[in-house]
Amino acid sequence: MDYFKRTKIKDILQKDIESYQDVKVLGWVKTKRVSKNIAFLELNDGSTVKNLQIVILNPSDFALEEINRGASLKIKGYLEDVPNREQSIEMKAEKIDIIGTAPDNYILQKKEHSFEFLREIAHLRPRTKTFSTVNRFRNKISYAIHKYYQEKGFQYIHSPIITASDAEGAGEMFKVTTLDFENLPKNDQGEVNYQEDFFGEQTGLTVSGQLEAEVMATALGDVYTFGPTFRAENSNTSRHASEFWMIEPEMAFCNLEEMMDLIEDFIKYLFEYAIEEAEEEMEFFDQNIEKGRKETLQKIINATFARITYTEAVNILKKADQSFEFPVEWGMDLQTEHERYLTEKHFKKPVLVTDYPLGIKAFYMRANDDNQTVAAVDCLVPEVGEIIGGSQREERYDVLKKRMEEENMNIDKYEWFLELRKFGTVPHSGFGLGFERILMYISGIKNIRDIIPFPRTPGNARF
RNA sequence: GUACUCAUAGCUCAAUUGGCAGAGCUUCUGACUGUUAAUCAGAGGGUUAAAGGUUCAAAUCCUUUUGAGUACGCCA
Repeated sequence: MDYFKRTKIKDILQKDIESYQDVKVLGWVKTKRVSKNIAFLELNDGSTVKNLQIVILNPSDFALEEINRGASLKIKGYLEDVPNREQSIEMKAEKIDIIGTAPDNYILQKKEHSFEFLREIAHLRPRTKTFSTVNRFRNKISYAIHKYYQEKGFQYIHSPIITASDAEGAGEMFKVTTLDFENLPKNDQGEVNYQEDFFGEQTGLTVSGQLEAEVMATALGDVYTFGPTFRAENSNTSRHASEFWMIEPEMAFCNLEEMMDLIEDFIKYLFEYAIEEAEEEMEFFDQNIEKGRKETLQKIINATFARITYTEAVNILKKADQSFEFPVEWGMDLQTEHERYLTEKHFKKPVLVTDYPLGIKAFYMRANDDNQTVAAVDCLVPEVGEIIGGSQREERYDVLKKRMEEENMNIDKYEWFLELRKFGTVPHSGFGLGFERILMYISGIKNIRDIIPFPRTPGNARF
């Protein structure tokens, strides 16, 4: 079989090969340079951003006019070291099979395209250098996430995609239903009767796997989820997507302070992994996306994250020698401009802000002794903003129930969640890390639509 | 959802502010070359996003629609 006998271009370029003779490669043509007595092709197979140069010493023997940029080829030949050229190894072609031709209206040109244009051709953009690099990078960091938690003894759990519980405060849900919109069943009050729906109640796509992660943490100890998350918010920003991937660790017997140590360690681990294990990708980002990205990451690895309370943050902002569009008052949520000031101007590094006012945070966050604040933490980073939101959870049955009643929640629906606090309750903590946001931060890519292969944003679900 | 900005050749952009729609790249043809975003010469390519209005004259001004970008809100 050709598939298993071919050699990956990455291995060839690293000279990780058994023989220089009878080598077979499969890939796509990036450029073609033809003259009477010699021709060159550059072939890419997705294993690396680099191309393999194919040398054709007798161009008239090959149907080169049919081989255009974008065509897929199978090439047999032998390899040769070429010490004094741009590439150190290249392939002399002996046999070329055209698997698929590419007409001359192939839209990807041999030049730079704008990110906005490439978003409109999401089916072809993975073939560009930037996006193939982004996707290889995404793969490597996904692996790093599993590696980190597995090595720490966390268990990977699968929280449901379809859920009846709205993790309050996390955002609007997409509805999941099999009801006939043209003929909705109504109850006596004239409202839609969800009892007749598929699940017998109103359901939606998950906005967070946290509640289920808490269930699993109270059985398995340390767990994490890593999966898609959906928010139906009409958000139009460079850092929001309607479908994104989130990592949610949940740890039994863990308090806020201990979790913050994990957050800092985890983020630094990912940075180090990127620099060491995704060398090619980081080099590409450093050269083509943001100069100095690697150095910035290295500085953060060596730095200690700032840790302040919300109250301290408010005091810093009040003393700031800068005017803000929105006022800073204790009890109000921090605005993006405030967060940016803290992380970009004041500390110039990631900041962990804790102990937010009770009134602006979700019901499940543990109330502090002052009864004014909760044991919450947000991790802010320059440029991207909030990449982590987490908290120690309220483990006291009565306190949680009272809080839920105050928020007019349907206690019956969350009885199972409350029962975790009834039987062998433990202090526990967890957080959510936006996968795309950490990828953006490490790579320097400025728009979330360019770090996920098929972005879903309001008005856009093509491809 | 709100505010602002933008939409001109396949792509990236000009058009001296209301006065003959143009360049580079891509593509095609030819020449030449161990080339490497090859090079050189030539050719092709347009309902200026759509609809309407003002004007002797609109890519340019006005209205509406559509799409995009940025900022904000919501959050990860």
